Amino acid sequence: MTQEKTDPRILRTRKLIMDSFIELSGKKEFKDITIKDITTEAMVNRATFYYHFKDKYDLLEKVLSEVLLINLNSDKVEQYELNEEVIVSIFLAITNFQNSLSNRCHRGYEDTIARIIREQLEIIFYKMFLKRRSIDENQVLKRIAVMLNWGIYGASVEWRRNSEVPPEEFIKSLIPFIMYGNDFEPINQ
Amino acid sequence: MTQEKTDPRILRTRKLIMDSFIELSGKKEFKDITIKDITTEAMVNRATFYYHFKDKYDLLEKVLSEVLLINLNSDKVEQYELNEEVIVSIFLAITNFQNSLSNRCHRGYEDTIARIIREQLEIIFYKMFLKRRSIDENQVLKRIAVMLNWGIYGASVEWRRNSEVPPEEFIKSLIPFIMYGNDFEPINQ
DNA sequence: TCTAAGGTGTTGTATATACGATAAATCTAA
DNA sequence: TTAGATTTATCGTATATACAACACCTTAGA
Repeated sequence: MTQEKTDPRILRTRKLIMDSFIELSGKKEFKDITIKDITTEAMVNRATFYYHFKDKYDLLEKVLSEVLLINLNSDKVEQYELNEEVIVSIFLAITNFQNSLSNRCHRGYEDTIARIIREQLEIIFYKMFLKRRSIDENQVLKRIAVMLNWGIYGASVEWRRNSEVPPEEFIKSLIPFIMYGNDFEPINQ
Repeated sequence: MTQEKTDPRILRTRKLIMDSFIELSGKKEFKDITIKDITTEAMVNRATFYYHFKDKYDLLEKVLSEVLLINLNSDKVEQYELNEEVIVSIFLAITNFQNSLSNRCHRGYEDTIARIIREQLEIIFYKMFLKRRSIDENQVLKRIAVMLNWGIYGASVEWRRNSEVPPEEFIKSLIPFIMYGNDFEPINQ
């Protein structure tokens, strides 16, 4: 849409910093990573870090958002309606994302991560709703998006707690409710 | 020695440009690579290229010098005397270097490449001579370094022309002459 | 308790890079 | 040959980054 192209130096530097952070996260606990560690790895001055990010937590948020968006393949998602296929792929993206994070020692920041995931989901759902619905329903659409993101995220928590079933199957069993509410017909297969 | 530390931005940008050039050299002929190609790949502005390099040929020279120096493991070489082991490793570096280049489609620039290799060898040999000899012999040492670099390079050309023997064996057969001149004793083994 | 060491966030200034404009050179097709 | 299109190389100006210095905070150890 309004694409005010940003200075390539900014894109390059942000990528350097974010990639370095992801790299370091694989080796150290989050709390043990210093700004100096990150900027050294990124071959960037320490002061430059603060030009782009408020602090370490700000960086964490942005990295998570970005990684999640990439997992969700956002370009394509924006074109889609909220149908069964899309819901499944979103659910898979979340579970994959959390699996990859759990290997990266972000222990102690689950709450932050959860919040960020839900925020992203809310944005995505809201955009999708706007595709099919009138802008007049704005307020209601927002609320539904909120409810849905909490619901989907909760489903992923439940799946992780008790994952005897592959995530595809897990989410598919919930789709009738998501699509048609309480008044659904049971699906066969 | 005098290490006037250079701006990290310069190091970073040069590396980006050089790496991109090497990358592109694997896909295209040298003559078909434009400055725009290089800078686009390097995510750097075209004008920035001219801040660091006079033109494409200047870049070629510097890339070749650098790659060769890395192949030669220059830090270590500088500490060494010019003994059999070092001569062998230098010869292997040259042949490896040329093999890697021939896969990279630098056809038509063999002469340039040859000249650069010889220049680098001359510098290395001269430094080594200075380790053992008096500075008074300066002029003579330079001449010997020149002769030696042409000789070694010529040997590598000969080896490539007729490589029925592994390069180690090839160069080892020449070492007696290099070390002791025409008046050498034949080596056994 | 004090002290030293190391991390955080901020600021002012110097410098490297981005960008658009330009003219000249080189190439291609008509 | 001419005309149009690329590519090259250079310039001035705006901006992002490097760097050193700073105050503040935490932590460890004497």
